[in-house]
Amino acid sequence: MTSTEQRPVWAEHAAQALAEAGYRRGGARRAILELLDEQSCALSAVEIQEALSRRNRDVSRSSVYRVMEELEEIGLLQRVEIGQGMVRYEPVRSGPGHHHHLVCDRCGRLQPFTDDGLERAIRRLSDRVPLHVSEHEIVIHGACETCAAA
Amino acid sequence: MTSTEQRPVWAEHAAQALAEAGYRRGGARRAILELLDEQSCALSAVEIQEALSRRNRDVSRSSVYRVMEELEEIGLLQRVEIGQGMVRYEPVRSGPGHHHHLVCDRCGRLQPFTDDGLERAIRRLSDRVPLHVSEHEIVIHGACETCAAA
DNA sequence: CAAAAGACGAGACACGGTCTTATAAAGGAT
DNA sequence: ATCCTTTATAAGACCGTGTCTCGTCTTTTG
Repeated sequence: MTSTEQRPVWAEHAAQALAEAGYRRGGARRAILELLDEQSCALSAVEIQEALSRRNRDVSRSSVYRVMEELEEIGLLQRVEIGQGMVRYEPVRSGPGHHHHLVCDRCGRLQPFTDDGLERAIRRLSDRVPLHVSEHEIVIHGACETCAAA
Repeated sequence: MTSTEQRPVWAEHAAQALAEAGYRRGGARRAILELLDEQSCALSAVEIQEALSRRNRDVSRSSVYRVMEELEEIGLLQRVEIGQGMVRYEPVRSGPGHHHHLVCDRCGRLQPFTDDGLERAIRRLSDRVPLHVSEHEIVIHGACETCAAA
């Protein structure tokens, strides 16, 4: 149930949303936006910095974190906590696009998934539980096919 | 479905399990065991160190982490990642006692819960998904009753 | 009680992330 | 176009959590 692809549009869409939110344009942000748009898998702050550095478009650490914050604020980016204090970020491409993640504990690979049964279970749970549920982000750990084979 | 209470026994039980696993006795471990047994809510490494320090039973950072590792190894302790890179530890009191956690994002309070519907959904999911699932620990975020009221 | 093995503490180190500050660039007004 | 104000960026100091090392102290065992 992978959602509709509209890869090359996100960066533009994001830039526009940013502008509407009152942000000015800037090189670092632009570069980060483009990078995120290309990559389909979620990246960590460090990975983003390194990837850009490799294409001679160095960006400071502060910029990465600042831009991540801005993008998350406007809802263009989703933080995914993959455990051990590691955090990755991925573009939110189409509308809400609610989904969860599978993390391979060996290679660190991240794959999205959606599951109606799971959502239903959580919705039911939310009503019954002594907590005003704001959000849920489920991360399931294991070994991906490649790693499990090896 | 809160499991049977046997609070003051855990430390003893743990000490015995540790001994059977070939560990020697030592002051730091003893102190940590007792502290964990008293507290009902999960504690972070820092909180453990501070709590012990307050009762003039200083313990080194290394010891805290080492003991946590040992206890988790034997299955007497469960790591709970509550987000933002924060980790807390809680005693596993009775048998397997599989459960998940609700985290209040305002006060940090942690409450355990179990849900059969959720477990079923995850089991079904595990079969269908391209990942050899090793474990799952679900953390649901929100505001607890006290905080939501305020 | 002595030797060996393990537990402990102190502190150096690693790493992800935050904060500060000076500089550079963008947008608006003229 | 140019000046001026405001925001974005880079560099690097700083912080917190967790890891590693190593010397010392304690428990166990013979």
